Amino acid sequence: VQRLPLYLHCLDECDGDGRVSSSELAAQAGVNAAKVRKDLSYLGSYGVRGVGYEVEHLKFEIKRTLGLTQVWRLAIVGIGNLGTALASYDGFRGQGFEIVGLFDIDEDRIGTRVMEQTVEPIRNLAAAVAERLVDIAVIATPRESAQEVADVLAESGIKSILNFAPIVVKLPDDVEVRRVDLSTELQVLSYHLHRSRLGV
Amino acid sequence: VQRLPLYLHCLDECDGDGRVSSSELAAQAGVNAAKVRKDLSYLGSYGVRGVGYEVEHLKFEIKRTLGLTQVWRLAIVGIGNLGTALASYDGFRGQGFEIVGLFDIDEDRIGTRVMEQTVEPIRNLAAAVAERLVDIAVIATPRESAQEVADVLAESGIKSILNFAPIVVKLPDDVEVRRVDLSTELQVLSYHLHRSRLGV
DNA sequence: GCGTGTGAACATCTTCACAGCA
DNA sequence: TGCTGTGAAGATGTTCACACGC
Repeated sequence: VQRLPLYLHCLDECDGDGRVSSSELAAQAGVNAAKVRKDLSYLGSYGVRGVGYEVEHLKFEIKRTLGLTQVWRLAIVGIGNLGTALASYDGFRGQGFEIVGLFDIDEDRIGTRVMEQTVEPIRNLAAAVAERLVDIAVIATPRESAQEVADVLAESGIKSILNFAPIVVKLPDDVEVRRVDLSTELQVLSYHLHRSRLGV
Repeated sequence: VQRLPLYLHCLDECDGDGRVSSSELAAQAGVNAAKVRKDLSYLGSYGVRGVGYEVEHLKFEIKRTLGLTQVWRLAIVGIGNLGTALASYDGFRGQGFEIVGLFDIDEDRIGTRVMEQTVEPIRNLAAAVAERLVDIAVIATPRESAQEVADVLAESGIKSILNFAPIVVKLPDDVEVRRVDLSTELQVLSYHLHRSRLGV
């Protein structure tokens, strides 16, 4: 499931001739060919033996499985550098995501416009989530504010959160949280680098 | 290995009394207590039966295993919103990472100062990597430039890359790349949200 | 008694190998 | 012949359960 978005990306690149084989896709995605076939067979039997997969059809089926046939409504909380970067990220509209609200606590930032959206005070957050039917919230605040924001979000009924703050937020079990943490990634690189320098 | 950075974070929070049990840590990290013990037992036997782990000692051992007893030198390529966010990220110094270079291709950005560093033209990249002994490079460019930058980096002898651009960069096998992609994360959330709305 | 360390059971993920179909 | 779909084997990761030391 984690790899379907990856395949989707690769399919976007190689839609030249309208067809791909599992081994081509595997090479692009940097994984094993058998893995690709297993993954894709879960969606159903959309490959043709001896030929491969039809790119556009496969893309549609992956999108359907991922729930990307509908547009999900996003709110971003914390419009610092990171929040701005996320708001400016181009791969949203057209990928099935639409930003319907930007929130921050800093008076200086409230009212400024980022990507055709006006930054709103964080006290509007709960109401906006309900009114604008926000599906997914993105937390891009500093560590200190993250739990607080998460609590507000949970109370407003949000069920999906993408958390960029470097803490593990405590939330009810029915709220799905994904955590993206820069320092975790660096530390994993550090681990491997350390080991390879030691000659393992 | 992926979880050690997480434990490290949790230990930073709960260093009140100087001791933790595996179940406390597990609760904080949101994982199973047995998993914590297994993970920690790989580092060696640093727990005391009937008592728990000594926080400071455990932090040190985790850092040692992750290779954080030395300072790694970072270069960030692409100083847009994302690059700036990364450069401003506070958890670097004191966590074992030091930024020694910021690079961009945009003339308007070159020469500006971000966090006490001057942004340099990308043509300096190869030389700087060699001279300043850069250990890890962070790619925060748009999709189009990412592969090009990655090639330059590989040729300069970099062995660790953290890639935020939404493509799978092609590199020699001896270069370790970690990929962080926002749309992947959102699509995984989309998948689960989609399924839960269908009532699974 | 309490909490670690760890073998053994269990579950999941990955890879291999090959039958079957265009 | 070429490539998919898939059972079976193998590797890896997770959880249980309990012996052992404080």
